[in-house]
Amino acid sequence: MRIGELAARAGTTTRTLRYYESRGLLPARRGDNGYRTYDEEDLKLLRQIRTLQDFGFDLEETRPFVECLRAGHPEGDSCPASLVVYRHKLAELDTLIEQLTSVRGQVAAQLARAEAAVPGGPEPKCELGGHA
Amino acid sequence: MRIGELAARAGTTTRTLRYYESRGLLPARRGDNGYRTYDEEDLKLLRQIRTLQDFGFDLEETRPFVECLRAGHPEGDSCPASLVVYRHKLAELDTLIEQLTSVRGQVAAQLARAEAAVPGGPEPKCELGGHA
DNA sequence: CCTTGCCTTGACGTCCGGGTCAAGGCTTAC
DNA sequence: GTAAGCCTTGACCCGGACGTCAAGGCAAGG
Repeated sequence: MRIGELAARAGTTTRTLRYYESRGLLPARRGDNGYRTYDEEDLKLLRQIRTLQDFGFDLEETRPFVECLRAGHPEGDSCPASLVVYRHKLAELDTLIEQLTSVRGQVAAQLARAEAAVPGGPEPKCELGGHA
Repeated sequence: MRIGELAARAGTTTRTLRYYESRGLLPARRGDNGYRTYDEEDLKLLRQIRTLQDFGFDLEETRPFVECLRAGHPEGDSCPASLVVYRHKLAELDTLIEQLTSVRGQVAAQLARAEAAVPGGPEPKCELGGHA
């Protein structure tokens, strides 16, 4: 399988695959003509990367999962190093969600306070002051 | 007041102030020597920007607040345009928090599943299989 | 006068995950 | 043979909010 086919089958682009290779994440064998050659295993690795990326993992954070699969384990998270990343990500998410929730509350409070002063409220039912 | 002092009093850097000026957000008057000159009002505007930035607002999103203050209003959010930004930010935060919470759940589920297979669990009390 | 420290502009670097050419080689089908 | 469609590398572009020089002007103190 060449780069275009792999990209298509994984729903990504050739540029992305070359980028992964440049990061040492998904190296490719080369054919006699210099073309990159991939197999089904690479597709599996790539899908693992993409899944984690969709979850918001950094590229670097997907590395343990890929190496785990490459080491012959059935799943990318069959290795302790992957679990460490999972836990780290969970903690990161918790912190982030907490912060965002806090900010959300503060912004909501500011909005409520400001709306009391400026009648340009949520809905244009401005028939309290002027009757026309 | 010159740029260094303003930066120090607002807890930011001169580079940041020049950047804001380049964006047209916080223009400065100039003294005879070409030095930027600021007053207490600018400090107020700057603090407004910084507060919103800390909340995660884009620079552009702070513009209505700054213009509101510059128009003579007591607060940066005393204008309808600012309220629009508040509401937009709230919606954005809600969406984001929702997504992150969903991801958090999925990651937690993956972790739980993987931990069942790999005994390298949260704490090293591995005295279930081997007794030594 | 000299040093130190603040100021000026301009320009390039950073981080991240790629997108978008450009110029040329290979392959495949007709 | 030739055109289309794949592949190669290299190099620059994106956004956001600045950081980090570089090279030089200006001000204040001794």
